[in-house]
Amino acid sequence: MSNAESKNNTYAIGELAAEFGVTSRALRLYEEEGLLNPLREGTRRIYRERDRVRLRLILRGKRLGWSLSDIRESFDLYDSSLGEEAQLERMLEKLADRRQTLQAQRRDIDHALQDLETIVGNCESALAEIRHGKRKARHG
Amino acid sequence: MSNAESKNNTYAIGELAAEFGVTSRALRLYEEEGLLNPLREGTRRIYRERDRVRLRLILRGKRLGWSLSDIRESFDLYDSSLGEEAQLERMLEKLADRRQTLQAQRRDIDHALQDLETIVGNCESALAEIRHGKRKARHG
DNA sequence: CCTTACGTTTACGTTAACGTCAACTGCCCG
DNA sequence: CGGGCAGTTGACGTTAACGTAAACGTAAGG
Repeated sequence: MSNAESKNNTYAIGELAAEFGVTSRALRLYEEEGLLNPLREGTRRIYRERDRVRLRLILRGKRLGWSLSDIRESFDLYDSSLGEEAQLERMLEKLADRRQTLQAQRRDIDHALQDLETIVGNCESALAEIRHGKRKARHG
Repeated sequence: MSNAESKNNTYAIGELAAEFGVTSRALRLYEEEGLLNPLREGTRRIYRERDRVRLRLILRGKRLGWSLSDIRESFDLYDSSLGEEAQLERMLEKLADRRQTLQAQRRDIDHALQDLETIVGNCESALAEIRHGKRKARHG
């Protein structure tokens, strides 16, 4: 009753590539690297929702500056959230590391945004002076 | 009275590299790319506070996945926050773009952190069950 | 049947960001 | 004065993440 409801759409390589603004070459590379696992119809690749989700995650990872192997590692973490005690503990450590990294990255972003706002401020006041006819320009 | 107070420290290439955990090679590269401008004492590079600040910014940029030319562009923005009207307007546009990018990146990070917390949750409850002696394991 | 479009594998080319190595210099120290 | 250490330039090597091109298969359409 509750299964078989998931979208049954499939995509050719070109379609998926176009949709996400990447090339087919990239999709094949991601597959070689173990990041995507499309079905095959003869020799052709058939991508499904699962692959779309993964691709979205891949691109998010790239926007955050991760390497493909970083991304694969994150998939591995996600996929194998089961295991034995020792393995689960190791995983929790890795997850904690990632959290640290992400939080540090967010702090970096916030600082970058602060710097940026400062520049915007300078820029805008310089513009204002110019447009104001330079009434108060040069030692006002 | 208020000048000449800025730290007058200088650093050799090896010192600065060690302090920031990079190699001398990297510092020379950053210089070639126009990101650093150390003084010269004969042939030797003399780095000052200004260079330290820049290096810090370079490394922050790298943590955010920026390329060296992205970083240089950001320096250019910072350096030339003066100019004529047209140039100031172009700069404001670029700054707006950067802000968009940074904000998008922050959203990506937040999503990644959410995903991560979900995995941590799964992981911890799996661990809890194991440690609980599997009392409720297998169709409890 | 021929073309066109899209797909396949294989393989070599390219760019960024360094690493590594060679050959040389200047300087301090015992 | 002979090392030894840190610095210099120059050049080539390396890795990741694709781009690009060759040579081929296949299904649709006029």
